[in-house]
Amino acid sequence: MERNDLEKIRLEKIDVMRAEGIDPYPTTTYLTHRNQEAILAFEENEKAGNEEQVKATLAGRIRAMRLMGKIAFSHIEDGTARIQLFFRINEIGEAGMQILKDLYDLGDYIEAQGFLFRTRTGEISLHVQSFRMIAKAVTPLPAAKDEMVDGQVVRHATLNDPETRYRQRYADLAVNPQVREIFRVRASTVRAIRDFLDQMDFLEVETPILQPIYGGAAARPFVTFHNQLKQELYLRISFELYLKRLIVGGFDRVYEIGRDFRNEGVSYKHNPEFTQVEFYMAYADYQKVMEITENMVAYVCDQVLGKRILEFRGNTIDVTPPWQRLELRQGIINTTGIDINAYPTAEGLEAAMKEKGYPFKPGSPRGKLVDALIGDYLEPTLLQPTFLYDYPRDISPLAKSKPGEPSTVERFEGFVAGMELCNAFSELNDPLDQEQRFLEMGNEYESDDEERHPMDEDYLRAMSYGMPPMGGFGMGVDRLVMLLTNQQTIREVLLFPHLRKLEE
RNA sequence: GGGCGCGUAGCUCAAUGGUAGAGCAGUGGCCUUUUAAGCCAUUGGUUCAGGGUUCGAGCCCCUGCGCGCUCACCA
Repeated sequence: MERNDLEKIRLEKIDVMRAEGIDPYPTTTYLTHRNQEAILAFEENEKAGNEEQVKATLAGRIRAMRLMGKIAFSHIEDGTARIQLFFRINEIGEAGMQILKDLYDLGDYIEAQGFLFRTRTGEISLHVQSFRMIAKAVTPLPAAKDEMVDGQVVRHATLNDPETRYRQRYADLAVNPQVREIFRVRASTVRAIRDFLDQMDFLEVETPILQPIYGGAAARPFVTFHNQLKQELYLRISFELYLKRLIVGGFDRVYEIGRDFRNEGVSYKHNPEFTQVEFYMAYADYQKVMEITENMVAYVCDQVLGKRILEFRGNTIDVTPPWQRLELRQGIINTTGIDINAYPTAEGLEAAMKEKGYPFKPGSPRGKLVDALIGDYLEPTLLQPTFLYDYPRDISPLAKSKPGEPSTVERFEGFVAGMELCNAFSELNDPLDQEQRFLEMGNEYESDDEERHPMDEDYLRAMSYGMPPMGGFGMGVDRLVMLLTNQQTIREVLLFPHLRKLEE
């Protein structure tokens, strides 16, 4: 591969090392402590008043180097902490000092053996007695100078260009500790969701990602092909239909945390693949699921942040239950003045929207028009956690109708900070009604072939065996992590967000 | 897919159409013992790519590529 001048200098250093019999990439590291452990061990020893020094062999990446003639200071960093190394010619010798000067660069991994002490400025450091290269870096990290001021890392320039940060996430993570922190929060979030559901006796399961029939949402799928079976397969757009089959099978409470794939546009809140948690709970309805939802999000905040107040886009958001409950119809009346119940047909609603000057796509099904009113006018106003409930039947083919209101279903969506976070309903368990819904959806979206909800005969068969009443729930984990970390785009909470391929 | 903006040294950024610069990083030197964002010197460029206008283009025009914002799309 092509190397720039900085890299060529380092490659020459590798040649020198090999010529001198030094392996720049040895296999074994003999560290006795991770950096954080060493710092704690020193502090404990100091507190106990022991005369005896704490000996340690540490390892990490060189993030700063200050050569001062006969002494030198360096900061190294491992996954736990940054610690200072102190080199003195008395211990490492003139040859050692020369090697340090000639062969070591920022970004290299070093192993250093010595004893812990405090410098005159009070910083816990390792007084190095011997050291060696454990991995030479050829490419310099994309960061300029670092220093410690009052225990804080101060960086004078760092990798900032979003394209480079996403394409070379490894470099981004290596130089931007706040980016690493986002993904620690992400891991804690997933763990907290799992803990919460496990504590409620939900069973975690895994269902197919490659599916012969996709379903459970209205989205365009990715299509792939199994060569040996000579069969088209779809990457799942939701877990829903498989998880509900498991309820039929006798697992009363199931959940899955995994990846969904939707072949649609990208935006600050959409990525072609995203992480979803779905759960299904027999003998529960959507009211019960609302309670579980608000408790779950509050639990996650407690576990991950230790508080229930979030800052997001300058808004202060309190996720403490109970969340506001707002009937969808009323919410739309409040923000647009249109009572959707007064317009049972698409044509009627379209006329009403036209009269009020709201934009719409002519010829849309009624549900799409309602969706447009929600997305454009209602959703942005829902800053504090809000459950919007009771949706039109025709955009909810898997949800159960409200008793006595055939055109409305028991469905809610949770909104936080003006962003849709989750979607849930009392699940439709009447196989005859379900078959009818599939047929209606087929007709409704006939013009829009790719987004049509395909008939799933096997799912209907499962339901025909008898499906208990249940509540179901789905939440975008990426969006929750955005909220918890105050990130404005989904790309910041994805380790490797999708970018267009570069021409080579 | 549309609109707007951006793309200059390893990183962060400058540069009226008139010799492409700075800071940091790098390289060389100074520095005899607890800090340094140190001091002195110095290297480094296909200005995203390809065309065009012009005596002369990083800058103006066209095309392409990539990224960002935004609209569309999006349960």
